[in-house]
Amino acid sequence: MTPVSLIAQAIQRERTRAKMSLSALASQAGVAKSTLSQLEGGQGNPSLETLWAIASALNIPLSFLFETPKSDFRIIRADEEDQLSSDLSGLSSTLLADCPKSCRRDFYRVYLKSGSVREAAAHTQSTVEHAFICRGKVRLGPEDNLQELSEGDYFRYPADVKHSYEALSDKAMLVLIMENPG
Amino acid sequence: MTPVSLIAQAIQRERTRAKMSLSALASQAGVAKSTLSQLEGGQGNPSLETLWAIASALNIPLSFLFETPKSDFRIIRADEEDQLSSDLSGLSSTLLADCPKSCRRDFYRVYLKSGSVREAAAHTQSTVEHAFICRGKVRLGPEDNLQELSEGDYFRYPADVKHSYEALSDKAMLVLIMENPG
DNA sequence: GAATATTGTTCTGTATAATGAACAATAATA
DNA sequence: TATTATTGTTCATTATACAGAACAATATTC
Repeated sequence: MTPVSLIAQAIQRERTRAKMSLSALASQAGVAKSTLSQLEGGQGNPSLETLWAIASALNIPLSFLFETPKSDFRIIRADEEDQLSSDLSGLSSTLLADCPKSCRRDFYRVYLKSGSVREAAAHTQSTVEHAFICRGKVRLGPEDNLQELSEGDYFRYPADVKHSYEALSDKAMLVLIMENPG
Repeated sequence: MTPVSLIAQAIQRERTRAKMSLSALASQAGVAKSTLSQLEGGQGNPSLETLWAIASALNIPLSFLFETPKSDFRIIRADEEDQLSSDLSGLSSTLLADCPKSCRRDFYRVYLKSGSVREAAAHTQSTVEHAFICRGKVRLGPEDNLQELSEGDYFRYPADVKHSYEALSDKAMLVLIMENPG
């Protein structure tokens, strides 16, 4: 999948979502219709300013044009994390994971529906995923270590192998943290 | 702040993080040194393929180059439209927060019972907390910006001032991420 | 010490992205 | 119906991002 075709899909998706015509978006963004047309056609190689103008006209951050559901998983081996808990009046909290010195952790809210298995391909070295189940039952993890998890469960696993997500209940909601070490 | 200067900073930041020289990155990415040099100097207007090549050589997703200085406050409601949804697979996910350059992020699972307000003193300078509500209703945040949140809601707020947590329902469960700048 | 890489910068030719007009095709007027 | 916008596409020309070489300024080697 070439980056240009990804952008092409993204722009078209966001434009239709915003219910704008190609011409309208072009004039709003201040770029030529032809430019936008070719772009959505998957041709060319847009410049940063062009992309910026389009994203601004769509009223979305530029990064939205680069987020594809499937390509965002990365991998490493995870070490065990210390687990501490503190008990307080009316509040009890458990440390799920403390952060290694310089790593990137992006948060996702994920909804799953039963009946389908979501496969995620392996990504680069040094990525770990953290999953926290908020609602429902879920089976997830790397192929060789699938775990069944219930509400409140926390699971941390290396993602340098293919892994998958599957809802075991009707609907499931979880927080997924993707971690890339520095 | 022009998009080019933002990219300039981002590339330079990521390159030093990866401990690569400008020349090394250029050859690794397959772009001319001059191109990269001008880019980091804040001049020019890079094309998508150029950015893609650089991001690949740095082994990071493209969106990392577009981290815009964001405000500390952000709420994403549970019913807001998913941006990264892929309807086919029965999975839909929403990016709640991407990670700034080098910060520490620790995860806590928190249970709250109604009837008590948990006051938290100010943390160290520029600490930010992310709260994701898994179950129940909660009122939380800094004194001057308390928010009522329901299941699936996400709230980010500065925690270097006094802040509090209170369950509005019988029981509440949430994921709390404490973020300390590197 | 001299010799040799390697650093990042500043040039010029060339490839190409962006433009704007002309275009056919559909939708919206009267 | 004819008329008038508006749709998205395909060409020209122009502007410019890219590559590559030459460059000075450090590092690194012998």
